[in-house]
Amino acid sequence: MNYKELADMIFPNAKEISYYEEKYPRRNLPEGAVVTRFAPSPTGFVHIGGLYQALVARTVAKKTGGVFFLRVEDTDQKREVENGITGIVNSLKDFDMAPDEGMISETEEIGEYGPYKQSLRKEIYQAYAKYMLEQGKAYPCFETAEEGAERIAKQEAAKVRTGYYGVWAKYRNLSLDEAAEKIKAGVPYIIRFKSPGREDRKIQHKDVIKGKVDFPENDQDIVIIKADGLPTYHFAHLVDDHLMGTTHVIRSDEWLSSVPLHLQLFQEAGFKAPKYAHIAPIMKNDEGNKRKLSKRKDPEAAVSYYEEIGVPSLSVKEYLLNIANSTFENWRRQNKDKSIDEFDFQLNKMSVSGALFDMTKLFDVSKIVISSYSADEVYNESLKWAEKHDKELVEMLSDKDYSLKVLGIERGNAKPRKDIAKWSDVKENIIYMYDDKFLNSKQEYPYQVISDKESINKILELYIEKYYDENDDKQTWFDKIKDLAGEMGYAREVKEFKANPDAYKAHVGDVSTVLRVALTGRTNTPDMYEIMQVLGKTSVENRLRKAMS
RNA sequence: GGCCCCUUGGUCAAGCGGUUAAGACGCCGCCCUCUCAAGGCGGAAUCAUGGGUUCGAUUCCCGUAGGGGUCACCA
Repeated sequence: MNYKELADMIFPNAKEISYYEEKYPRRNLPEGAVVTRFAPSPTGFVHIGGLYQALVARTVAKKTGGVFFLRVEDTDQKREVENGITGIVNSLKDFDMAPDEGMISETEEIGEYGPYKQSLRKEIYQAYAKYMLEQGKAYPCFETAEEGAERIAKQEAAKVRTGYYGVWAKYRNLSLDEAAEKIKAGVPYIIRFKSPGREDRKIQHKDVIKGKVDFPENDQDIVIIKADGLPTYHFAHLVDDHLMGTTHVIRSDEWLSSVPLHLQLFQEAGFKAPKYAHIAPIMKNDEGNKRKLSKRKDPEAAVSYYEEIGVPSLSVKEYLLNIANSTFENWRRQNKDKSIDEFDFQLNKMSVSGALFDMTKLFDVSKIVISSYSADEVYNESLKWAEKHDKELVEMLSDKDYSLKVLGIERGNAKPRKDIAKWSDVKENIIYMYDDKFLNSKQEYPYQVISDKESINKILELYIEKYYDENDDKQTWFDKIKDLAGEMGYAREVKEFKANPDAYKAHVGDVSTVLRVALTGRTNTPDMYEIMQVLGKTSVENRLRKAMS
């Protein structure tokens, strides 16, 4: 019995790897093009950290004229979730990050290097496992679960590293004949990699993000094919990223310690290893402790959370880019109109340690993003959001012409308002502008300096009867409020009042506040002239009369 | 516990042997102003710690502490 015979016995039907090597030729891409991937398990759930990785991977691929693909890693059938792929595909689409290749629905895919769903690649993995077997770089292992547990217990008791290596690798040196006999006898087995490594030797890895990292060599004979015939992550990574031509593996930090293994796997298989870029995870401060954003504990860990509260996907991406490359913020300020695709992203400028997620900063970024939207865009996006999450807002927005005017207040000019961070802010911001909400409800009037009923009513009455003219331009409009203040014996100018505070009871600003409160029920609003223009004569008068009664 | 990584204000962070240690968010104050948002100006606030190396360390080396990751037939 030789290696070849044993390999044939284990995988009698597997093809030669040359078949696959020819079927999936080298990609024909421009010099320097980077091929990256997003490779989640099909749980349907996209973690903000996953989106972060995908964004980085896609940005780098786009920038270099390369390829970004989506591969579904479903070799662990226990993890399978119904319609899990759909959730991921849709999330990427929501963020305008659809892949160039890979899964595009539960069952469909695009691209020449598929299948892009690992469970469909079983025969490919077996062909490569057979190839390893033939060269004596892998072997069948008959260790049972009980034996394994026992082994680990002994290792722990002896205070040595746990794992399948060295003297603990019981089946590593089993003769080929013995192995063949066991297989014939139907003893269950899995396939392990035969590691040539030694723990007392160091390897040096140059990570694109982390820089130089030293490790002991890998000496673990890790499992490559499980009892169910599917590969482990490590082996699938080797085979897939080799065949799919991945040039840069961009993945989460937690994989860093697998690098010695992966490098060794590529080395032993005789394939060119990709470059690795390990991204620090996004963290959260939990009572003084830094920890990863948790799917279970933190709603903000789910990408869907931002859609729910109405943060535009662009805001999330800009915030993430901010964390990824701190130069992004400056670039953005200087290039307000450019697409984020034009930003010169640098993988190696990414931070080596995990950033705390800062919701306040996200909202600030989002306010700037939304401030650049036209009234039309704000209308469309908030309506889209409201249809899913807020019936009352839909109702308000149903009067489109009017709503456009409302949303257009102090928008589209050089200094647009920055008061909306998320679509769920919109209702609160504009609700008082709708007569059926405002006039038909009991209204609180939080008057400030001028608060006695008599003065207030007099101001309102004078304003309606004598001063208000909806056709006034802004200057005239305000001059009239000054006149009104004068007629009431208040200071016409705030400066005048400040210079001589004892001479007056109040000033024009206080009169304005009376009008503002009467009109809107609020002390703080956007520009009152614009508000009155949008409201129109009838509504203005109705509102002032209501306030008088 | 072994191995690996990390540590600049409350947060994100520039910095790569000599700097008044950028900038952003947040906070505080002032200005502008009919109020608010914004904007302008200003302010408080940082190199975890102990040793080296050096004429000189935030920067280089070693230790300590703290944080994180990893040690599966999960990814």
